[in-house]
Amino acid sequence: MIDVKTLCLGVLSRGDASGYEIRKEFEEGPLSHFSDAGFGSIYPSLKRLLDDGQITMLPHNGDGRPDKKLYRITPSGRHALYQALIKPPSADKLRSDLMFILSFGHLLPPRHLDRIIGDRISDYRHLIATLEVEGSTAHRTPGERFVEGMGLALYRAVATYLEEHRHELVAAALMESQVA
Amino acid sequence: MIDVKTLCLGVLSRGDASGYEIRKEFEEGPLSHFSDAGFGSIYPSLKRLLDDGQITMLPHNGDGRPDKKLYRITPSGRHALYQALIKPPSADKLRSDLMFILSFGHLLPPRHLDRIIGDRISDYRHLIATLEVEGSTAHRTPGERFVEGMGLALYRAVATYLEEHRHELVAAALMESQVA
DNA sequence: TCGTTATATATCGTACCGATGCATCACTTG
DNA sequence: CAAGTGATGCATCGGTACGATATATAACGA
Repeated sequence: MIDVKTLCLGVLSRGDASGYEIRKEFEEGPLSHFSDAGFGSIYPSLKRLLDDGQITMLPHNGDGRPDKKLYRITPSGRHALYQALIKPPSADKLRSDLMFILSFGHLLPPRHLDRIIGDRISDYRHLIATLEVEGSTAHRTPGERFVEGMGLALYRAVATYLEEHRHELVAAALMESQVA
Repeated sequence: MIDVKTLCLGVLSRGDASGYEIRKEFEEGPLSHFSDAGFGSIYPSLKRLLDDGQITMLPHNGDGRPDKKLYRITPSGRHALYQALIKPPSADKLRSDLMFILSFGHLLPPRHLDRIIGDRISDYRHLIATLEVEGSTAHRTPGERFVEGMGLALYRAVATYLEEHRHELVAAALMESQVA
C-alpha cells in the first residue's frame, strides 16, 4: 500500500498546501473516495519529507497569521512521487463493518437488521446526490474525473444491491428468530 | 472500525479453529471481501482473548501433531461478539492504490496506463469467474450469501467501469504527452 | 457577547500490517 | 529414492498508521 508520505506528495504536486488543507483533500476532494490520512499520519509525514528534502516550507509573510505553514514540493519530491506512481499497484482493499455484521445476520434482531441497512442506503443515496451536483460544477483533470466516476459507479452499485437484497436477509432473520 | 479481536470471535462463533485457519478465512472465505487480518494481528488477539476468558484453548490430544492449537469461543465471548455486532457500524472504507495512481494519469506514459488498467480488469474478471463457480457449490448461511453477493456486485461494477472508461483516460494521457 | 464551527498544529498510546524466521508434513518430479 | 516445493502451523519484531486528545485563534450567527 502507498504510504502517507506519498499521498502527501500527490496532493502537493497539484499546488502548495498546509497540513490542514491536505487533510481536507482526503476528506472532500476526488482523492477522498479511495485514499485516506488523518492528522496523526500527515504531520509526521510532512516532517520526514522536509528532512528528506522532498518538500520545503514557505516563509509565512509575517503580517497576519503566524500559524499556517505552507509546504511546496521540490524536484526531488516530484521524482519520488513519480517513482511511486509507476510501481505496480497493490490490490484494492475494502473494509466494511456493515458487511461483517450482516454476515451474522441470522443472529440479529430482524428489526435492527432492517434499520441499519436502511440507514446505510440513505447514506449512500445522499452521497451520490451530492457527487452528481459537484461533478457537473467543479472542473477536474481527466484523472480526477475518472476516479470520481469510479466512486460514483461503486456507490450506486452498493446502494442498488442493498435495496434489491435487503428483504431477503431480513426475511431469513425473521425465520431464524421464530425458530428460536 | 471493528478490531481484530472481534473479527476472530466472529470466525470462532462458526466453529473451533486454529490461528492459521482463522487467517485462511480472511483470505478465502466469504469474509475475505470486506475484512482482513494477518498473523501479526491474529496471534496477539488470540492471546488477549484467552486472557479475557472469551475463548479457550482445546487440549490437543497428544498423539500425532504437537502443534496446532484449537480455539473455542466461550459464552462470554459470544456476548462480546453480540455487543460488537449491534453497535452502529462505521463507514465503509475503500483503499485503492490504482485509483490514486490514475488520478495522476496525465503524468504517466499512456502505454503504462493502459497496461495497469488492463491488468486490473483481468484480475477482477478472474476473481468474478471463481466466485461464480464457488457460489453455486459451497453452501452458506443467508448472511454469507448476502455478503458474497455484494462482493460479486462490487467487483462487476469495478470491472465494467474500468472497461468502459479505460480509453478515455488513455486518450487524455496521449494528448498530454504530445503537448509535452 | 457568547457559544459554535472552522482553521490550524501537534502528540501520544495503541493497534495493526508486512516481513521474516522456523519447523513439519505431503506431494511430486527428476 | 532423494530432493525440492508448497501447504500447514506458530510466533515475533519493527515500522507505520490511526484515533483521541490538547491547544489556540478566527469567524459568524444567535
